[in-house]
Amino acid sequence: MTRRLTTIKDIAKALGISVATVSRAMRDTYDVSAETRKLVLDTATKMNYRPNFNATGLVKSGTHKIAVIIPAITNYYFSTVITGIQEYALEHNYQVMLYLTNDSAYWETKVVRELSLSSVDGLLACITYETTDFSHFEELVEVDMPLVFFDRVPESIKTSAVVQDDYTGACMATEHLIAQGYSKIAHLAGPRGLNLTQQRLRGYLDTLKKHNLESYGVIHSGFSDENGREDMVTLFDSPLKPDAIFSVNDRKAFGVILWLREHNIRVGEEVGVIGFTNDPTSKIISPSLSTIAEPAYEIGRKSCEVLIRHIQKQTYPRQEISLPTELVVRESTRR
Amino acid sequence: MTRRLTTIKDIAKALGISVATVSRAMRDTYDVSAETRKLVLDTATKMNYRPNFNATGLVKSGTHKIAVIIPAITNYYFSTVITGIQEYALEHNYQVMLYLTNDSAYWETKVVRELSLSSVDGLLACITYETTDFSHFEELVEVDMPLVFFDRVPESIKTSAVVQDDYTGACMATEHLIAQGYSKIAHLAGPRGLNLTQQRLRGYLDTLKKHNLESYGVIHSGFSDENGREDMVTLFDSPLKPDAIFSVNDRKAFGVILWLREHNIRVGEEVGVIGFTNDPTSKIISPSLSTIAEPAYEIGRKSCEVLIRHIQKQTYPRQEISLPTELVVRESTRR
DNA sequence: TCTGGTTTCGATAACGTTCTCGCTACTATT
DNA sequence: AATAGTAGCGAGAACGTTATCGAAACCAGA
Repeated sequence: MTRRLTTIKDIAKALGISVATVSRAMRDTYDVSAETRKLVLDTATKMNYRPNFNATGLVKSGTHKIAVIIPAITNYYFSTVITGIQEYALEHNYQVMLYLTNDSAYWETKVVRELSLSSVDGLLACITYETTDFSHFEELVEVDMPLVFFDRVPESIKTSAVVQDDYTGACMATEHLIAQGYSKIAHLAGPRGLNLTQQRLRGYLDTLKKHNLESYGVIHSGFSDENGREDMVTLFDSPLKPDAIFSVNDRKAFGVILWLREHNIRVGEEVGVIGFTNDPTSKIISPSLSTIAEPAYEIGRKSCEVLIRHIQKQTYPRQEISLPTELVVRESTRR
Repeated sequence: MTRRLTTIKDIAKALGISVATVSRAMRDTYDVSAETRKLVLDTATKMNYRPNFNATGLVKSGTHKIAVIIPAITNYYFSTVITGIQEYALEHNYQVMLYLTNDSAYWETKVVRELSLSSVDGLLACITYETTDFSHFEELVEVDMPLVFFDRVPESIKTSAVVQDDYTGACMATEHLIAQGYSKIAHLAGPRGLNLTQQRLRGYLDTLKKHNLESYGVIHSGFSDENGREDMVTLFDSPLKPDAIFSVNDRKAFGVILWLREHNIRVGEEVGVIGFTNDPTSKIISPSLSTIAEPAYEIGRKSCEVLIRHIQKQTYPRQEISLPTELVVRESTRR
């Protein structure tokens, strides 16, 4: 009825030795003879022994678990980041606990607050675009819980962070549009307050200024393709119609392309479109979408690496890592 | 230096009562007066107390954690299933540990074998398409570890399973093609051995037979769009060219559509294409892809529900649940 | 033979909870 | 007034592991 697992005690009893010896034999070989060690290991596998992490965690106050808190995983970027996190974690014998906030600040605070501090060694977080109050995270740093943010990072709270180079990426996108001969460029920005929307907006504006160009509109909204469509309506409702769109991300750019197609406006020739992410769908959509490729997988691995270093050494200094992006030219910016 | 969390003992000392009373006050109100209970709860929040799951897990041999083992999360179906799992789990106070196998049987066995049995209450698994030896899962059922499979289930091992109705879905897809006037239908199947490729293949073949039609080819390969392209090459290399393609999934169908477009074959009019999944990209690709919609989110929720029932009642009978699919007609099957 | 130093092991106390008793004090019943 | 019952609480064991300390056994050197 109740699952009865073999414990270290059972092995000790079976071999007629003490639990202490078994425990020692299990991990490092010091203080235990080679033969008893082998004996213990053999009977352990024979009895199908699995260590009880609750017990080890209790005494060594360190579970080998990290929590990942992320708005969603149903898009290319996030799911790829998680994949990177997961792989690095598993390679280093850490296990990943997944928490989805669904971009709701309520759920985020709830999850973080209820998270049993004793059940994870550290936290990897990407905030929702609603979050403005970060006290739930601040409580964590107060008790010295290792915490690193990725992609979306709150500026007020001083911990390590791993992001892509949003500013330079935005500059590259805008430069590319200008180089292709577009001059009336609008920007579909992300939700206000997010570091990444600010950086990408700044890159866009700075590049325009550098070339003495005026902005043809900046609209803040969400990340979905539906948001892209909606923004196009308001954008093309004005007398000053842009001849190019720089979208804060690919999904929104998909909406832009679909809208343009529906209105028989030739994408590329008449209106150029560039996104940000390099979602696989950008190759599939027609015309294919030019974009700024984000190193999502590497961001996952790197942020996990930084977190584990923080866990293993309290003195590991705070990191602010920015990974390079890359321009990918496709049909949507070809005249 | 070492994170020192407030324990139940600290609260007891602060209030001058015993740990037992604090422990009781923490959970249910029985055997403790309302006022002490309130007192305990207040000082608990005041001292920022968080329960130590290692300790509770140790004594009650039950962590509130479930493990999810899945080939990947970088596609619509899997990421949506995980979302469903995650939401149901969180609603019922269970936490999710994520393990990615990357469709490698080696990693799958490794992960399952190294999984500390004591650190999770149950397992939710979707096998890789490589897995043929299921002994690592059988070892789990031997020690009565609750285990339920979803989507891809091994037939040899008798546990609960939650899937979409692959057979009926394939019938619907084939019926639809026939109703649209296509008669030379080929099937791009999934990897051999997987239950879902068998079911979808069987649905396709049975429906053809029902209408006295011949198969215009069945090719087994992987799930990617690249696989779809490759299969089209071999398919159109033969003298018997099909006029419709039923793909085992959407991603592969995307490859088919791209290939057809590149070869100037009009999708829909000349060659009909239907997929399986209802990936959001199927709306974005042009022409848009007809498909069989899978209830991915519900599969996640349902399989999690079944697992938790198994965890909470050992006598809960084995379930084999099959959720309905739905035909979604778009441009790729319109003549 | 005695001393001192290894090597190998065992007893036992932790870790933070929950659980099983049992004890007190109060209330209700006769 | 005596007894039974109950509400509220505390003492201590248990969960499976690691860490600390010390004991035995052996060996070498004197």
